[in-house]
Amino acid sequence: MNESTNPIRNAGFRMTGPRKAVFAAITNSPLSASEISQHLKQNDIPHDLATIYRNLELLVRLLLVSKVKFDDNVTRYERADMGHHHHIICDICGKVEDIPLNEDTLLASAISQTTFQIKRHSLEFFGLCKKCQL
Amino acid sequence: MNESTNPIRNAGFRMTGPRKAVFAAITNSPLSASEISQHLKQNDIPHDLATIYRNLELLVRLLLVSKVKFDDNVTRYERADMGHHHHIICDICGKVEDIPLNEDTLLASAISQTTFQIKRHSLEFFGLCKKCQL
DNA sequence: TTAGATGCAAAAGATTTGCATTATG
DNA sequence: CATAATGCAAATCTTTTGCATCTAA
Repeated sequence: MNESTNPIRNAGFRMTGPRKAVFAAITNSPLSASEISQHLKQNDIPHDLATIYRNLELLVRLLLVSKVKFDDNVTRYERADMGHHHHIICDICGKVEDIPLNEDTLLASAISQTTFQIKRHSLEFFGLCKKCQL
Repeated sequence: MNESTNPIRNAGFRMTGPRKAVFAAITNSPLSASEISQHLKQNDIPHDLATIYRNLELLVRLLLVSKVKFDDNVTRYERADMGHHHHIICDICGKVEDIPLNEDTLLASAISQTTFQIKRHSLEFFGLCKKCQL
């Protein structure tokens, strides 16, 4: 990733070590700030939770990272370049998978049912993954 | 609500003042524990947040109340007897409306796309209500 | 050089828990 | 009367913020 294509630098922000580490830790599976912290710790990368939060917020603003909310009251973060999609989360082991859906019909229906101007939506499924189905 | 039809007593739990107050405060629009606390305070009903949380948890277990999660990291609660439905929340004023949707097609699609056994899902819309659209 | 970024500590907000006390059934 | 439920305080967990210090550009 050279300078001219680096979206963080392009947006006028500095490319620092912690920032790079946070961005690099983001995957296409949703991770909480604390999970990112643990990941950095395991790789002996010194870091600070507050800095992680501040950088996640920046990356979200730059549309490089997306926030994801599951059933618990924890914000998770994943790469934004996979586009809008949904997840299914195992109630027992917590395994997360993406689930592809054509939601055009549903969205059209929603739009016709409300006077709101719909900006976004969140749709998550919960259940049991293959392994946890006894 | 006489004794024989009271689902809380029927389930073997005591009908106490605080419990009754929490149940009575639940509406068909999602409220947070803290909003319920404020509501009780406005009606000069002495109460305790911990007791509210404990009773909400009980009511959810008894399927009298449902948990609802929006974008923030706050759990909200609403009457469960309205069945499964979805909400649309205004980004500006926080107004909440229910939105009726036929999700059969979407669910069938989801089931066919995953090896998970789907137990439930959550679908919420966000946008601008009529008043907040400038 | 200098404003943006970080680290650390403290604060804030939501939720949970321990425990002595109260009150329902 | 027995124990479920409450009230209060303290603890936990996630996230945010203030501020002095550091560093990328």
